[in-house]
Amino acid sequence: MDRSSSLATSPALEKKKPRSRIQKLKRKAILDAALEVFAAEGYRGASVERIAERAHMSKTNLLYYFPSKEDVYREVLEQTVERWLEPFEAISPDGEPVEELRRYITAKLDMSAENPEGSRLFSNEIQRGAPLILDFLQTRLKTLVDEKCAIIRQWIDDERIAPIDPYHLVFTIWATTQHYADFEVQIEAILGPQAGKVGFREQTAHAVLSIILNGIRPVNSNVRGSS
Amino acid sequence: MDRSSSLATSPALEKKKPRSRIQKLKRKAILDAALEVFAAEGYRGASVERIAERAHMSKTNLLYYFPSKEDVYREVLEQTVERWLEPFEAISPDGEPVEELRRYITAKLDMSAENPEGSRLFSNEIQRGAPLILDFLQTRLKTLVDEKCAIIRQWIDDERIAPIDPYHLVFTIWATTQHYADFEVQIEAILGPQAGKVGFREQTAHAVLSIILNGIRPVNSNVRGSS
DNA sequence: CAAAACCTTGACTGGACGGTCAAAAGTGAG
DNA sequence: CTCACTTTTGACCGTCCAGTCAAGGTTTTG
Repeated sequence: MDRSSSLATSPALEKKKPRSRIQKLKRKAILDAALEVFAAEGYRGASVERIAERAHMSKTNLLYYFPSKEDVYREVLEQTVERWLEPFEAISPDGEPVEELRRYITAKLDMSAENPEGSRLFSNEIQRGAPLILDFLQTRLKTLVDEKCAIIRQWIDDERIAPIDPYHLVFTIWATTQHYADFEVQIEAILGPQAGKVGFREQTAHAVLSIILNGIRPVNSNVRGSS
Repeated sequence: MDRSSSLATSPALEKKKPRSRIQKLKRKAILDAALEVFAAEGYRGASVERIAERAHMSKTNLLYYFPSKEDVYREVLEQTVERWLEPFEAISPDGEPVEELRRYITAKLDMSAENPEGSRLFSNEIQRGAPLILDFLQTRLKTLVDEKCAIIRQWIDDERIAPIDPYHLVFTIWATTQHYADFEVQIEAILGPQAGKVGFREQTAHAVLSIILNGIRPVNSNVRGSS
């Protein structure tokens, strides 16, 4: 009842899940391999063969555990999204605004650094037009974002942060944090080898936090938008 | 000598270009169609057939004008990147820092709104590991970014903007501006139909500019990064 | 040990797709 | 009209790939 399917399209046939020990192991191996391959090659570019290879089994064997390529994809995407949402859900109306946002941004930057594949997988899905998670975006995600934006709105009304459209603030945070995973290649090309170095994550976090958190500080002398 | 190939890998065979009137027309039709299809489906997902269809010609006919799918892709990518760079190149050391950046950000946001396909095409290329433009990123783009970052560094030294790593500032700008094109589907899913409305672009620009420009204002009471 | 259930595999099918080819259709100069 | 040329087309090839199938191997369980 727990791991069922939050992105499910066909809630009809609930497959029973008396997963044997070996099934759990193999399914996990497949999902791990799938994440890497899908993230690197995209949905179309990834082949079942490649995933199977990376999971140390034959293609036929993989298809014994999952009915189709799309099913593998759906499940790995679902896991990723779930994990991605956690720190966002954790934003609390009771905390200190800047502190809450700092924690969220930091968490997302960490995730991008530690699990760039997940970020790229999601990114890819969206760029294809979100064929599998559009419904999820319009329902559960929208609700969640609305909820968190209401909190931010309240902070603004209380003059605890600058009056910036909460939705755009969220988008800005998503944009920057995702960027470091999705455009890793470009960043490395420009910064050279230093990009992988130890201090880099801290440096990145510092810069991003400086810009965004400074950008929402409650100030009197506010920068006006163009018009 | 002009439209040759800035991303070229094989500078060897320079094809002569006494393009007839009809050739120019057809090639343009193909490139326009290709941009749309590649942006929507990705390189692997796009088929020559689909591109030809959208350009109102047969697949064979398309392949008469371009030797291969990759050649079409390369050319459309090249055009896109070229266009993308212009406003960045325009950043001048002589202008007022905040004004220069405002202009750049605004220009990029406009491009994202008017030509999201270009943004998605580029994004897709990077996420595949930049197979065709890695070299370009490491050479020409890197040089250009280094150059512009030196300008920003100077602004910082002159205390005209806050001391934020120029590279990360550039990445943040790229991230946010690209986001509105690349994640359009997600944004629309969350904001509902209002996302397409008239005021939306201005609203977006205002919010993004507020955050980033405020974030780099030269202030005494600076927000410190986590550590 | 033996039957049943579960797991694994190689060979195969059908469809999509990039690209070739040779021949037809159009175009224009003399 | 004729000849050389460019453009357009349908038929075709080889390859890749998701998914099926039937048969054999391995575990589990009584």
